[in-house]
Amino acid sequence: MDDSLAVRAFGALAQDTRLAVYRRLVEAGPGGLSAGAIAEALDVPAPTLSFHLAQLRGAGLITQRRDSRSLIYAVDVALMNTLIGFLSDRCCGGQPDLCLPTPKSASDARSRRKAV
Amino acid sequence: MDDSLAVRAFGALAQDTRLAVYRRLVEAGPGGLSAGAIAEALDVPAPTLSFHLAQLRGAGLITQRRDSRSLIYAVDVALMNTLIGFLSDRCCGGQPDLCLPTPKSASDARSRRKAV
DNA sequence: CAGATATTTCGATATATCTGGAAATATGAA
DNA sequence: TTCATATTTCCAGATATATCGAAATATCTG
Repeated sequence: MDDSLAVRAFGALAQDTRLAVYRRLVEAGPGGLSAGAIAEALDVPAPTLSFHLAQLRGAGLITQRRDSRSLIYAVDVALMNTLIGFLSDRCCGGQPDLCLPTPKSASDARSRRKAV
Repeated sequence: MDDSLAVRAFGALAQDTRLAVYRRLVEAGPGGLSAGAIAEALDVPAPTLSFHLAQLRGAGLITQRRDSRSLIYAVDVALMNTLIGFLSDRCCGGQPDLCLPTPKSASDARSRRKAV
């Protein structure tokens, strides 16, 4: 993953409304949600939401598809996982033990790093 | 993890220089690096770097300690892991299988989600 | 203390982002 | 077609962020 793509992705998540939208879409999964449904759920004016959806989409975090009059947005699971790997990439150089999420489970950090 | 803390953290990572600094510190691990060492490595003017280090610190992503005349910055591994968990929290609602990092390894996403 | 080193704070300018009303576009229904 | 629904694009003002020279602060050394 390119650094500038990561900067765009993190930038897209660095805003209250957008983070809330993204989290709803992560929870919704591949089925996604219509713009209207998101606007209603989060009580955001349509133009404002449209702007934020475009930002998330520009960063590659979500996809768009049309279903009749509605536009459905859905999380891009692959990029989500890439970003997760990017955050801890090469963590602690030669001593990966220092990067463990919790003292008890070592497999988390190890498998995550491999997946990048 | 509070949403606004996540917004601050992602915002801190949403800038080229800061992301580069953070990634150096992640690689350096708990030992950290001095401001001067980072400035030299990334070729950033001292005031500019100082501003960005303050942003990362304000977001809780890095810590600061003094060692003689130098200030040493180091990654906060706990917040790094919290952020990682936050990204995929509740992913795909009832069907976590849809969130797998890769088709072959199911344990990654599962253990990650538990750790949040 | 005086001088040298390491880093920050100040300040001014430049650039980017957020917001939402009004108008435009796309689709479906009568 | 004409009307209704769903969503976007346009726009302008308000707010926030990035940059870095100059000056200030902290710490070590002699």
